[in-house]
Amino acid sequence: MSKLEKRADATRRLAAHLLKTGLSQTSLRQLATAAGVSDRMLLYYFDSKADALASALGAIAGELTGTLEAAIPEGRKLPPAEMIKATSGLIRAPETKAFFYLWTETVAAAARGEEPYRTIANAIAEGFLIWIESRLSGGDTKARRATAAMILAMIDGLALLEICTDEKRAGMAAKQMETLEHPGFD
Amino acid sequence: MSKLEKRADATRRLAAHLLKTGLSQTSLRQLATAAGVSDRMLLYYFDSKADALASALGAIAGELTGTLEAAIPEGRKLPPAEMIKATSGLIRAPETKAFFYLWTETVAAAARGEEPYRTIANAIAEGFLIWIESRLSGGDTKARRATAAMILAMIDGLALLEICTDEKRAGMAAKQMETLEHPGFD
DNA sequence: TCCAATTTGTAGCACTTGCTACATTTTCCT
DNA sequence: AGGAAAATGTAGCAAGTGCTACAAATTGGA
Repeated sequence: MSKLEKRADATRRLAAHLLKTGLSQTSLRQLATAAGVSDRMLLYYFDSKADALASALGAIAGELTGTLEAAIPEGRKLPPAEMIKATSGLIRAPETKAFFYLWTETVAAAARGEEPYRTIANAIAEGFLIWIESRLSGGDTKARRATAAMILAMIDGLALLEICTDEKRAGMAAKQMETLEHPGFD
Repeated sequence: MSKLEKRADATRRLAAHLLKTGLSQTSLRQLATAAGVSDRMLLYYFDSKADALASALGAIAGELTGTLEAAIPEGRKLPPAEMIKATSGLIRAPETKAFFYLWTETVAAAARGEEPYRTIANAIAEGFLIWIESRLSGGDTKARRATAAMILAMIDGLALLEICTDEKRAGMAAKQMETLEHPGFD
């Protein structure tokens, strides 16, 4: 295996580690153990700890993009209410729940100004917004853009609510969101 | 000054420090400097670093409660749309913006499972939910409860969106939220 | 005034952090 | 086979972490 292949391999293992444990165990030595190499070698494959984390989070973001694409293909357009239902459902789906939990932690870390989280969070958010906006039906361009931002905020908010209260309360909030009506989107 | 008074004084200084710098500079020595005492004395006034942080965050939460009470007194009832407008406005108001930013960081830290943030975040969220619910007009008890959870999620989501994109985008989302219609709340 | 309790400073411990210097082994090309 | 380059292990550094042992100073009550 070349250095690049080992880097890719380590990235995959790190991604799995992050999805399983979140961002609470991300010291260099912990990451190295998760990747199955020595800390010395981890810094041989990656420029720094931040580089390793960015690589792993990037890989996860890429995989998520694929999952989202499969869930709602580009061609399919949904009105806002259904989009809220679909996306808030993703938070609770077993196969994507870990993604969203990690995503929330990443934004959380970004809130504290830590790199590389800030950069990564920004990139993923932009990707999300484009994904939502391109699948919204009805309304004009401006309304879709604003609605996409609104829906992303709702999703993130649901994840946060689940963290600081409980799953049931977040479920109530999600259900209530589905009852909302969106004037301007016939 | 007695030990208790000094503890109270340190709490006030710590609260100011947290509001100004967020949660990124919370090592024992940094907190001690902010409180104007030695780290040795900080641990004399408080049982531990976590105790000091909990005390400061608690004080801030208490102050926020007062501010919210002043903004919308208990007697005044608002329909959901206006409540969303009022609360999302609080995020952008200069005198409460720092509160909400710190609040988001606290939930963020709670997301990583760190104490005392988890406990504090839960307490503040419950307080928030009660505050919103008790000021909602229309609908039945169950709908108000669900709507309060929804609105808290929206507010948190807006704060996160502002962190990982920009202020303008969050503003768009907030404005869009105000256009929503809430069936069941005549 | 004297003694005990409270308060405070000095110094440091044991540990974790990200990262690196250095030496050695392995690989690969000619 | 030989030599350069790549790969890897060993060991450790300097800084920072929360916290504490110990002794000195200060205070307040009798």
